[in-house]
Amino acid sequence: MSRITIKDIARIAGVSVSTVSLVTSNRGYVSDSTREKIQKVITKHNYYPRQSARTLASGRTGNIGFILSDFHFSGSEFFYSRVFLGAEMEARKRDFYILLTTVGDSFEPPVDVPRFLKGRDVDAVIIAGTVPKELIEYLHELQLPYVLVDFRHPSLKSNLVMIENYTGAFEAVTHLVEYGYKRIGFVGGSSFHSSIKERFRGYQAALRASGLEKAAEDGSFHYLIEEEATSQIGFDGMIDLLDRGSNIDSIVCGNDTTAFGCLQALKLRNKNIPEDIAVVGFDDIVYANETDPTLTTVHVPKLEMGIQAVRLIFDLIDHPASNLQSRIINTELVIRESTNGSISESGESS
Amino acid sequence: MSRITIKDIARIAGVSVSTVSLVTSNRGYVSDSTREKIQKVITKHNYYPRQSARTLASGRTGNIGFILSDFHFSGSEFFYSRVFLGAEMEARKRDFYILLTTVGDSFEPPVDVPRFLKGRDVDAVIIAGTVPKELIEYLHELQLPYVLVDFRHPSLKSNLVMIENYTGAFEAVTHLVEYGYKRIGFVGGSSFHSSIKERFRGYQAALRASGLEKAAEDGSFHYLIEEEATSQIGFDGMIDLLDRGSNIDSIVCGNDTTAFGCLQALKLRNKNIPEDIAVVGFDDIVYANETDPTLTTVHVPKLEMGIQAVRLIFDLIDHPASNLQSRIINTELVIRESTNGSISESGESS
DNA sequence: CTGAAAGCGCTTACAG
DNA sequence: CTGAAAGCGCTTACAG
Repeated sequence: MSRITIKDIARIAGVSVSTVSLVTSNRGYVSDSTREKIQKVITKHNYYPRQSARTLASGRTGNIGFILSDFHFSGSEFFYSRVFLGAEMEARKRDFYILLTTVGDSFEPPVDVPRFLKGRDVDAVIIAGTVPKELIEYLHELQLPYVLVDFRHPSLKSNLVMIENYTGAFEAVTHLVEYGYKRIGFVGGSSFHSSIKERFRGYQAALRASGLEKAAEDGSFHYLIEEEATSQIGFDGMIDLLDRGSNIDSIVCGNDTTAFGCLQALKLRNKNIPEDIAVVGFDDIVYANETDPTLTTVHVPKLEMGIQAVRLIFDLIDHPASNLQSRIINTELVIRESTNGSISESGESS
Repeated sequence: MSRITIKDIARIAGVSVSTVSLVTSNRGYVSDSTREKIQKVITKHNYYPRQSARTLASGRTGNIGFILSDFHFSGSEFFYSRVFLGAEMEARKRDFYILLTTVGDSFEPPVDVPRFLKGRDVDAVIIAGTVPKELIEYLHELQLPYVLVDFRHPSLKSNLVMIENYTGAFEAVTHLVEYGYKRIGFVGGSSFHSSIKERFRGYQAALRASGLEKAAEDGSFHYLIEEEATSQIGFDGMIDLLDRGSNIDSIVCGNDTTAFGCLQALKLRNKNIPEDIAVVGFDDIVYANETDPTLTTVHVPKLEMGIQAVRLIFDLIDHPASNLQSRIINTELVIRESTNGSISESGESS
């Protein structure tokens, strides 16, 4: 019982193979009556074209590559797996598959080249988060459409889907200022990641805008380290800031994971949150609403990032000559207990 | 600049296309000298066969489908995304791609059939976690090799990768008994999920084995609900058990997410953990080590589950006639603060 | 151990 | 608007 092919459909419908192809691929002109007749046969026999044959004949694969660093996938899965989910949902609308792969810290062709690039098994590539810049350069030279999500190469012009990191952090600080906090610190890991950098800049700008130059400029308010943004860093950073005597009354964190470490450190030191020290995260991953106290944070619509990345990819595929694009995803401050003691406790989960 | 093909390699190496194919696919007999000569040309020109051509010619796709419920992917991503990662790592070893897709709560062919099944774009399928049983039945009829991970169809015989749910829960209870707890409750959502059911059975068996029949049999010690295992369920269940006056001194939870809800409820009711009530989770997701107190739980090696699933798939592909297999993954109890007050607080993260 | 040739199931100019 | 035919880049019996 071999599977039904386009030939069978053509024979049964009494038309040529070419015409069936025109119908299944939804291109070219086919009379309504012919189209209908063919469509009926296709539905009846549950025909579905083989992707491999299409790819071989057309040169288009119908696949999008999705590259993530090992760390992001196994560590920060809470963030990027949702970006991936959004991408997957959007890709499905046009019958594209997403091929996921991870890359390590270093990138040396040809060994580290993702297999779907070697085999040219994708029409375009999405890169999410931090990756070695050599990989981006490699992609660039490949002439394959690609978009960077939540990351940028310092010198290369690329299609981008970015978060309003600057504005998000700005609003976080403004919120603290409105609540009367004045000695606002910053803890962040992985400051080589462009997003964290932007957040720090937004933080500084907001402080200056509020006349709090001291916190903005004084290094004793900041703990920045060139490592992945783990909760360990938040813990270490918080302890460090407390011990350095900058006497902060609140803290903005590079992301939620870092903020979790801050919460732990504050509990260890018997600080009340938010009375002694208020805490703000960034990302709004699921667990931000499960900590004790729950975490005020900057919400990032992760699904939307994946969706926009795929839409941008489709744009590039459909219009190869189009200009570079940047799509900026808005953030939204979510106020919870870690900055607002008056929010009543509840068992609600997201 | 069109890409290099097998023909080019053959021409340059001075051999036939067939021989090159024998080398790239690593099958059949080729003399060492010929093989070496061809390999050199391949390396020099960075040749990599096109998957689509291979698939079309051979009938093998080199892809494995991975099906996950929408809920599991977007909600319990902490668990199954690691299973996926393990599968991806293992698949890569044999140059297979994994095509991920999600399915909803209901399954009605042909609309809900994953596209990679319609298009026969996969050689085998992994199903992780709960899915509609109609989907499993559909796969069964398709004659496509498949393995179920952490789930089973009530009546269908399938290849399985399962967790030691029963034993894991048994050990969790035994641990509590050893620490002197006697009135041990159970909170679990989604008891239609076979894993949670097994855990409950292991819990009951351990109680009986310890002479604690009362807790095992008495419904006032249990909160079981036919819903997805969210933290909300843990919260509601804990409150319910406290109010029902079964006077429990400890609780075993269907999974970690549920346990997080229990922790919240206990805090709301000003119970000390573990002095008043000890809490044990199941799964050991990353955040089990970030809660306050950190969560004692049954560690499940998630990467290993994905790896074993793919190895089982390869077995099925290589030996189509092989018998059904079940691979059982061992668990390990991880003792943290929620059952052991003496563990010192620290900022360590996993 | 190696080569010639058919064939996998589509798409795509090109005619008509 | 529709059809005949070439061709995409491999694998696979089949000979030798």
